[in-house]
Amino acid sequence: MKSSISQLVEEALKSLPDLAKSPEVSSVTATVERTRDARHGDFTTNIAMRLAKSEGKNPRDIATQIIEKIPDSELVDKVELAGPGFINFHVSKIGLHRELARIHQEGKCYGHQETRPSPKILLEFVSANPTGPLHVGHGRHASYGATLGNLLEAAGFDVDREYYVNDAGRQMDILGVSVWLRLLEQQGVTIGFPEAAYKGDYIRQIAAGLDTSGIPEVSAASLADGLPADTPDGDKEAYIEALIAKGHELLGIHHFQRIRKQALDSILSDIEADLADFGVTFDRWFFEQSLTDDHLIRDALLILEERGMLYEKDGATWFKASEFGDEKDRVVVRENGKTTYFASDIAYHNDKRKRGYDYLLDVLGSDHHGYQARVRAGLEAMGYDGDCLEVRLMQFVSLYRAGEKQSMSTRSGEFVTLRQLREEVGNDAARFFYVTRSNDQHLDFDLELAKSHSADNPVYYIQYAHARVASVFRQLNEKSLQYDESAGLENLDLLEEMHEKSLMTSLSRFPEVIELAANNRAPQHLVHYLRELANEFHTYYNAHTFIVDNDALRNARLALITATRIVIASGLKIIGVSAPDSM
RNA sequence: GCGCCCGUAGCUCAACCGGAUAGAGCAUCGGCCUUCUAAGCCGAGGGUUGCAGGUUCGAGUCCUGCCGGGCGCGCCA
Repeated sequence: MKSSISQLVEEALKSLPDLAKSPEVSSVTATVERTRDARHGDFTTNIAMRLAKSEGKNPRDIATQIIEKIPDSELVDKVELAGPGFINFHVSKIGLHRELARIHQEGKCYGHQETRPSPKILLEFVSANPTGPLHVGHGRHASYGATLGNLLEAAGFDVDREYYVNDAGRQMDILGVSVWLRLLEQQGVTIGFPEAAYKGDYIRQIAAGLDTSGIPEVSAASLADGLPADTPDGDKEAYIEALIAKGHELLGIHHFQRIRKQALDSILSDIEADLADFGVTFDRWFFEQSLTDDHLIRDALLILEERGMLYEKDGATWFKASEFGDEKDRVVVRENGKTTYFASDIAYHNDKRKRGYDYLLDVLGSDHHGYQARVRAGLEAMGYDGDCLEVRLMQFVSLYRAGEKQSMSTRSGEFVTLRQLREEVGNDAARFFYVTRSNDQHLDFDLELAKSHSADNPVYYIQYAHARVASVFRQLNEKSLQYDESAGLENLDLLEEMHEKSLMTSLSRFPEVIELAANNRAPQHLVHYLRELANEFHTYYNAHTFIVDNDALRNARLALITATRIVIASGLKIIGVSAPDSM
């Protein structure tokens, strides 16, 4: 509907050659907005005020000129000049009725645009390190990423979802050691458990379920031999390094790797199941280790080398990131010959492009904010347009229990898992709550509050509107009445109540909300819209009876609430929340 | 010290390239069940948008400087 209004403005401008050449005219669509106040009509444009600046003319005069040239349309009742130079449009009943008919016709596809072939988007999110179960912070990434993916698809983008598994590097060794030491404990061999190791209970469970066939037994004496002390103020990193070396020495690389691998597999399958239960799925799980195995890091570094983007200093290999806007150059190969995590990042993003994705959208924790400049520099140095990378930073979730902030450290083991949260507040409430806030806002999650107030959670308010529509149709059945959709759509003229008009107006906004939320990567727009829509419905429900004796009016009203049900179900689906028929 | 993000009602938060009188929920107060689910509706109070300047027809939104909070600033991942 908005695009129809934009078209009217564009046509008017075409017949005003003096104005049409202004650069402002190229973005007419962007100037057409919904009004905030119903007295200003339904749509408004500030194009005249924008033109006034470049043309040096009075905005009201320009607006008058434009209004005269706006073609007649049955979608619009009147066009008027208002305030300093706004052009306001009042949508006609015909316009609203057509939109309502479209909702019935298109059903769950209403508001969804047809998929365009390009750009192909790769959306990466969660990508939590596989060193423990997901916690409540990851839940936010999961909800936001999944909803964003749905929004982008609804807006017509071709999008794939990917999880990057950090299965390489030192943290995997620490994980392996943690499991190994718990295994030894279970065999009666105890040693001071390292400060720097993973302490969660899940480590014990993995150790208990380990396939230990062929793994050498180790005595406490051989384990303790030559180990540095792990005092609170001592070097806990040195202690765990020594234990990793011990693991390699006493078990042999092969068996140590086997423990590591089993721990990784166990944690990863837990993460995958947890996310799937949460309604969050991925098209691909990409393993960091495969970058090495498939020589992708080597290839990426070769490209950089050929382009003269690398140099040697202090025994390491550096990438000239500062030539591409990063604050300093970055090491890609360490003095010890190992590539850095950043080298993996470059290779990974290069691979994303090589796999055919034009646009790379990463959802990352806010502690990764330096990452964008670095990876962008890497992409540019390899010859890509840096604008193909977009990073959305997710602010932290602070968890409160009984008013006290909880630790969220995976290593300490004192964290609340996403699974616990889901069990306490339910998937629907969790999915919904997580995307109610903008991604750049900190989120305080009070568990007690979420539990005790779960009945007041706005998600139920919206679901209730959906259930109420279903309930009305059950009542209709009990009264042995039939709903005649085509009769309803033919009699929309009978919907003359103020509540009916504003409900129709809200419904017609749905496609615009999807587009807005997708373009701004802002699921909260959809959340707020659905709340407003539910409010319109509940108000209407209280003010008027739908099952009336007059057949024509009854069918028209049922057609209206059916459309409401369709839009609510469709919106909730995007957020990943169920739309129940009864509550 | 440098960089990024945030600061809006008692609390938690919205506010679409800058737009008309800054909006919701919770909490507080007052009404509405003999009628399709009261998990609902209607109404009231509540604001110098952290502070001070600037840009312009117009600033919560953009710029500058302060104040307060978060997160970064590794040859860790």
